[in-house]
Amino acid sequence: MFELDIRSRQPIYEQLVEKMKELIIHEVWKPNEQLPSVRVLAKELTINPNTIQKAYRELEYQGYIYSIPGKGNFVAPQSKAINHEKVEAVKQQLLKLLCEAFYIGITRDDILSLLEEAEQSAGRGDET
Amino acid sequence: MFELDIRSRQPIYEQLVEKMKELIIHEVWKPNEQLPSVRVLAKELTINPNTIQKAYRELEYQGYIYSIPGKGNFVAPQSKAINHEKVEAVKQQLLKLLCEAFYIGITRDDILSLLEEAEQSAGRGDET
DNA sequence: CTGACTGTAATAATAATAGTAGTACAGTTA
DNA sequence: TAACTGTACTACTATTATTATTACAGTCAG
Repeated sequence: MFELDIRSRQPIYEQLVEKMKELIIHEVWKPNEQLPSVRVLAKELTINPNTIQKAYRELEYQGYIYSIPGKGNFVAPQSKAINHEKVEAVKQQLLKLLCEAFYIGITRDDILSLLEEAEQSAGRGDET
Repeated sequence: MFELDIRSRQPIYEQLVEKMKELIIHEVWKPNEQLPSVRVLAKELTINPNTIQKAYRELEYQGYIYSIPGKGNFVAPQSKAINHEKVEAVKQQLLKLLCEAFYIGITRDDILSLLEEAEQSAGRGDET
């Protein structure tokens, strides 16, 4: 399920956060679904449980999951991920990246295509 | 000119790369303009010349500047920054970010506004 | 040519961070 | 009770970022 690049200069826990975020955004992992336990996933990926936990804490901080001690970690309903600061941060990131895109010659039409693609693949269920 | 956050977990040289890239993209630094020398900038920012050099090497690798040993570092003409791999990489980043944007409730119209803003500010000397 | 710039390279030492290993404690559930 | 779950903490190692220092070579104005 996860292909981690140990040799990458990007820390393992950051790679985990990115890939899990994708699974959540694309609703491969549905709201309130239970995530693999830190110990099970650590064993499966042959990495340390602490590293998984670090990724889970980061995902919780960003509003993508919530945890119930003793029970497990669960995908947060989308509403939890929506917070004004985060929205502004993503907008700013987006603006930067769009400027860069124009600079290196990506056209407005290219971007509109990507927009279509994103709109179709992103979780579109507007449930709770 | 640069406000560096030493306390940030983001390495100084990465912060430099980001900020300089912005200056180049927004044509505050024009093509073929000479960048500050590694020693002068290091003294100005009270950091080590090696750290500046690392940032310059990264910018050169990404095609945003070129260097002439003995003379200095210079802003690359835009054509140098355009390389197929980079274009694809930025497109992929953009797609990911757009998906995330939709997920957290940013609307299509919001994004179209950002697109306008980017189109106007990229390469026209506007500030961020 | 000299002197004062420029970039580049390399080494060594330090500081900060990522990752592992192990242990312990508490809540949940069958 | 037993076997899960999350969380917290300490200690150790490996990696990386950053600094400090030195050295060498190209450029250019005097």
